[in-house]
Amino acid sequence: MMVESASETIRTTPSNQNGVSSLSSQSDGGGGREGGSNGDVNGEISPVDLLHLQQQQALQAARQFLLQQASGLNSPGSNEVKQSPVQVPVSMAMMSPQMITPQQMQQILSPPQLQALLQQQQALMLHHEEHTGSHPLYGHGECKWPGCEALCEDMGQFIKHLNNEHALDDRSTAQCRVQMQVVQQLEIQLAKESERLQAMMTHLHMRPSEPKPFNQPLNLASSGSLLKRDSDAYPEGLPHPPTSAATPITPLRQGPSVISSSSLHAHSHSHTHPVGPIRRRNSDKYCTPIASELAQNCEFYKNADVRPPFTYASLIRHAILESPDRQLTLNEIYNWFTRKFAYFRRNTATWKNAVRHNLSLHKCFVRVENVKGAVWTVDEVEYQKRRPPKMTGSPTLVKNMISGLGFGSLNASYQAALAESSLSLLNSPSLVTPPSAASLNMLHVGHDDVSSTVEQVNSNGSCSPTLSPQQYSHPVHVKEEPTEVEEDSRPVSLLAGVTHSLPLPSDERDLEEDLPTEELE
DNA sequence: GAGGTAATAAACATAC
DNA sequence: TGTATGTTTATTACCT
Repeated sequence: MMVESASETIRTTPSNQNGVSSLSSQSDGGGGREGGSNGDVNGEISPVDLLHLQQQQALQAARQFLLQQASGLNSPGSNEVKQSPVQVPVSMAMMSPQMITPQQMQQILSPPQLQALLQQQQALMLHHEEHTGSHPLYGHGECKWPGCEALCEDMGQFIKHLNNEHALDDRSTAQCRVQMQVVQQLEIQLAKESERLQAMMTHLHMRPSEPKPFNQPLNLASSGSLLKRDSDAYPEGLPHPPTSAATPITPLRQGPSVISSSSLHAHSHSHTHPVGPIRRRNSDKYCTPIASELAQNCEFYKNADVRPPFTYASLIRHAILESPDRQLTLNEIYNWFTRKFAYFRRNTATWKNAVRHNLSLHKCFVRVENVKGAVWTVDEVEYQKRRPPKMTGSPTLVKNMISGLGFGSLNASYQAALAESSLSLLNSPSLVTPPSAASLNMLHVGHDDVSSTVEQVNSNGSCSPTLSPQQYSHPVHVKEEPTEVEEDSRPVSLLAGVTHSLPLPSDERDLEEDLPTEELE
């Protein structure tokens, strides 16, 4: 099992979002035929790099072509123009890549021009890369032409193959157009993500003088843990932008933002522990808001063989709470797992056993007999109680955990989201009270309860801290699971009190993870 | 290193 | 008898 888990750790590295993975596989430089999910684990050029390169080449060629056309108009006596309408100096390839878009290129160029462009680019590529022994359409003995993957032993054979199979014809032209469309979509997506990133960074880069109640109570800013990690490398104190537009490689390796966290986490372990099961501990737990993560990457998890960065318990709970009646049979839980996660469509014996094990082990899961037979429900109080009791209010612990939240890690976007959520919560007059030593001392009472109330706040769509966690569980007849009074006797009012007095981001995971399940889809 | 938590595996019991 | 379901124990790994 260990070996299998290790291999899964590698596979956990997601490829890409929004259907890019399939594209990446076409130009995969080293990820084999599994959708390019392996990325550049060994420092190879990633598929995105190759794609980017191809994109740049196409753009450059188009620019060259257009410029050539223009120069031809302006300088009819130019020798180069006379030689060929599409032959251009290679030095022009250094032009700014933003001068023309693939869309513009398609609009501007007629099919014959596109063919000419293709021919020109091919000639250029053959000429400059035959010497270097490399070609963006050739890698690992395969032709990387979209949809080809023909095996070529060497560059010469590849060149021959390229000339024979991908000669200038309608098909190649059409494929080129498709590739342009792909690039165009990627650019649109990149622009959107860049804009979002910019907004997030702008938000996070608020000056200390600006109102930011999120930081004040715990003095997080002074601890420096929230941002310091990356401020070393990024002098402005901004979190390292993992999905920066300047680093197109990142999305491929990263995939869903939270996955990135866990993947990175797993990778970090895999460096030292090449084999072994994926163990998801606090760094994962506190970094993975399950509701928002699933909401954002629902399709990704459905299709990608990526292990979700959540515990079985949290997944089971989410499945149950997501159901209309907030109760599921074991089989329905199974179905939810397989429906939501491609990862759970295999190794069924393993994870199903784990599901059953978790259902039985955790008191938060209550077996109930109803008309459907045996169903499982969630006892929210128990669920909150079972959370790690390590948060004792120690500034060091708090700092470390918040530091572990990853403002320096790849899931910075989620930290921003968490911060936003915290801010909106804290900005609610009904919830915010001035922090006090007493309130801080109450941290140990139940940081999870904070999230519990947060969840209720969100689930109601309004800031109503009076809803008790118990209300998450349906009033059903419990056949088994006698209550342990000494453990269940924690007064709800105390929980609410903690929440009120602790605008604490200590459990942002819960804050997000416990978002109303309605947000899931 | 201790203690807690989670993942995994497995044995066993029970019901259908 | 086989399968699904449920419980329990043990081991291992990670984290604080």
